[in-house]
Amino acid sequence: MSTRKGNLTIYNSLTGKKEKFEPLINGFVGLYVCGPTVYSHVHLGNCRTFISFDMVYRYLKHLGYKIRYVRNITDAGHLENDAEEGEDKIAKKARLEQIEPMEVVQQYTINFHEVLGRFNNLPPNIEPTATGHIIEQIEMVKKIMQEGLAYEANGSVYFDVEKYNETDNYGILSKRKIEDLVSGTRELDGQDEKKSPLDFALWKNAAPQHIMKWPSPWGVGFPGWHLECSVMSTKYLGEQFDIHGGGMDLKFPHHECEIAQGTAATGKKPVRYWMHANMLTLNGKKMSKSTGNTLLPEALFSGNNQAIGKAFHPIVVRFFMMQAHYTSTLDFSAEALDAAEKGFHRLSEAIEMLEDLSVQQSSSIDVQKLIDSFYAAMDDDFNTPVLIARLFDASKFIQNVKAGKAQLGLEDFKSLKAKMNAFFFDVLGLQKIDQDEDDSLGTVMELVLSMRQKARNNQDWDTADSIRDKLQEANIKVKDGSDGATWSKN
RNA sequence: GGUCCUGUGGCCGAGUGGCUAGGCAGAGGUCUGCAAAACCUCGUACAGCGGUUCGAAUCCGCUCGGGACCUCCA
Repeated sequence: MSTRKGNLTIYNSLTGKKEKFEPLINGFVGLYVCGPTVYSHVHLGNCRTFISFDMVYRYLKHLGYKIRYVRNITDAGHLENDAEEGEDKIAKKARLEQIEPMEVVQQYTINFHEVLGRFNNLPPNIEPTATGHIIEQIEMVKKIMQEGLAYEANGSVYFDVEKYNETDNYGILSKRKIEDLVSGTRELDGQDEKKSPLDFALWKNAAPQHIMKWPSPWGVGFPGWHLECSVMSTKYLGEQFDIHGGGMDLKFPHHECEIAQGTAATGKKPVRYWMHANMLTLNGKKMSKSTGNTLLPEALFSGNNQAIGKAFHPIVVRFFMMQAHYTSTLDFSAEALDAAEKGFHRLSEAIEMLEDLSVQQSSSIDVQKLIDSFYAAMDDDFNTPVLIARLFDASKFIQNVKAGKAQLGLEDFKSLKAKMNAFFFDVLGLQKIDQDEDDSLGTVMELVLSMRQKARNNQDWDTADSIRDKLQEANIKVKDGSDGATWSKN
């Protein structure tokens, strides 16, 4: 397995190129992904990002790397906007619902974990919170101030972007020029504290009515949004680490600011490979909480929604997402999900069929080459759609072996089974959707099908067909094969 | 307005100079008592116009359409 390491290439948003992946420390990977601000339910667009990086984590794991996967929970500091009166999102929600901020945090953190669990996401190794790292954040602010790249104004501390840009490059990630940014800035109220509209808050002074605030050398306040990620990634992964992921919409300003903060505080560029997952769209427009163009996972799983109007299993949704590359936008529609659902079941059946396939002396195709193609797809910047295409090729082969039209040797059988399972379950994170959890149904069906077989043996087609029709009405589909009938629930 | 991305057959979606994925839907066939499933065959698609090239969906230019970011968003 470890021999598979070393061929992976990753599209690095920082350089705009696909690069060979070489971790800082051989065999180990530090992975940081920007988590949610837990002030409301996660929607499907949010989920796509987390599912994409779950897949990245899973493949790195499969390749044999030891990974420390850190994904934060933002439970403070995320402002409604950057203006003077900008309110913390969590605090605002707490005020509106008249509950404690930490109740808001708790409620939506639980929801977040529950939803990702249904998508079969693996938990990260560390899931730190912003409020748990206030001291570290204050320390980093001090450090940046010592470097002369931040200044205090009325109890708030701002990052001095223009000064930083004199010796460094603010805009290196988002490919923006500072002059363009300045000219494009709109007039926001209460920005007179800042030297430049581009400057962003490291620490914000809290007005008396604020409920979430902490003491600091600059007075009572709360940390700026971008700071937590810099602090927590540095704390758990080091001043420089391998991969930082997040949604495309975080590229600017969030990630740009992270680079600036990290560089200012440590003198090192914090991240070696930046990865950005693209947006999930609904009706061709980005899913977004603020515009209301969203779909909640629950609504999709239950079918209780206007946008799609049909229930889909979370694993089918995951499969659907895996059929597109993580760097492409993906549009959600009932038709596309329907197609994915059918394809998923076909692939699923082939995986099941592989369990007890009869084996011959040798194989009629080059099985090793097929397996290599799985790796080639994933090594090419986690190209899951191509991987799935190759898995379908394999599924066709499996069907042919089953039908006696192709042969599979014992050794090939073992490795194909191992790799198909590894890619389907471990890498893509898919699961069998159990159709017969109730064991008694299985026993009953065995009985019914054997009775039907008797009727068929007697050429009593009326009885045989009526059994099949009745079962169909009960949503159980009977498929007659050469070696007996099988059934499945629709 | 600025910066950037994108436009692939009925639908979804890979592919970044020649070897022209895959899924769904559709047509024909094999198998089967019939049906379903499965398998086989079939679509010469790359927004438009021009250019570079022996050769372009793939590179360049223009036009048109869609989107993202520039303010919070995965």
